[in-house]
Amino acid sequence: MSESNSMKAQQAGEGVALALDAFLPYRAARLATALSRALAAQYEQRYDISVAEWRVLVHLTQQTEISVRDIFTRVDMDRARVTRAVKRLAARGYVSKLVNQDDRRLVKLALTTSGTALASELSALAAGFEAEIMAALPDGSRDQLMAQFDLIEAAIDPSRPGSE
Amino acid sequence: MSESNSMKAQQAGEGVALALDAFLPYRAARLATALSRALAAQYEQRYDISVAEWRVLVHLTQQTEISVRDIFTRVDMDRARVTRAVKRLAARGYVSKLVNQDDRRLVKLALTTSGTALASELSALAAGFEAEIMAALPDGSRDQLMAQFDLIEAAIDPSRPGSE
DNA sequence: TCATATTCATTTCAAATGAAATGATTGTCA
DNA sequence: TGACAATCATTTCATTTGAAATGAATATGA
Repeated sequence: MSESNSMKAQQAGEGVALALDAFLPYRAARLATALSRALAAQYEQRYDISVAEWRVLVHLTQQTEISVRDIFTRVDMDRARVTRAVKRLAARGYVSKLVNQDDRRLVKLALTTSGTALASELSALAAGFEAEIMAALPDGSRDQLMAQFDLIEAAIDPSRPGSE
Repeated sequence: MSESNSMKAQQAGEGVALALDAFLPYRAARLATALSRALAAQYEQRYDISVAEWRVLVHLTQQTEISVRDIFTRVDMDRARVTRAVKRLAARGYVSKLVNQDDRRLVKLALTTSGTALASELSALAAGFEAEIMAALPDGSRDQLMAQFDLIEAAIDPSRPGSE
């Protein structure tokens, strides 16, 4: 506001100065933290649930009788983080943890009754949050975004795609 | 692969089971970490530069004679993280750090000669990385994405927009 | 069958993170 | 002018993070 931005490209040897605001990895990171923070603000203190715990909970809504590995391979967290989230959820009675008798290295996770109730509340909250945001975008933006995200992820790691 | 996914929505009290793969905050987070990891893989070990340092470096390419505050308000990092990144960059001779004589609470940051050179290399690398990814998307996707990101960020925090 | 490799979940440990405290400087206003 | 509030960069401290180590169980193959 004070100084006019008269000087701009005084540096930058031979390379073009990269515009951070238009740089995809940076913008994606900024968007992700903004979304995560705003959403977490709606449940973190109210339910005392972390982002990692939230993900585990929601994932168990979709698939149950599942192992720690099943979760962290799909949900973009490392083993340790999932283990910790599950541990805390189990301690609070939201998740049950049994040994899989077919393969006793594996753990068999499932939502308890109260876990199911909590997951429902959180899902509704999350859906509402997302709907509110998407309302600010043109129709069809959501599918468009998802399609673009898919393409980008595929371009980054060609092995991953929808490979299951 | 083993079990057919016959059961699906056995849980989820009254709420609809939230599809994590189509949930914007989750997808944004996944996209961001994938991009960040892939890009960092190209420079982290080669130049021994962290993501935070990279951001500071690139930001100084655009604006110089700038304070720590100027950076962290624009670059989505907290004060401490910027301070640490700057400290390390200064120790390695990439950034100069002077006291602003007009207001001695402020610091005056600038790229050194070697910092400018490094920033140029990194910018070129980053631009190449991004170009490679965008090549997998339809023409115009980039602007479309940026526009959508802007709208989403504005919807989250109406105070922020391009307010400067 | 037995030895070795692999696959799990968990724990350990060092590094990164961020909220709050600190100390230094400047702004405000009585 | 002087007291108090506000702002800045840095540091402190408790927590979070993730890579690697660990221990337990299963798979492999000689």
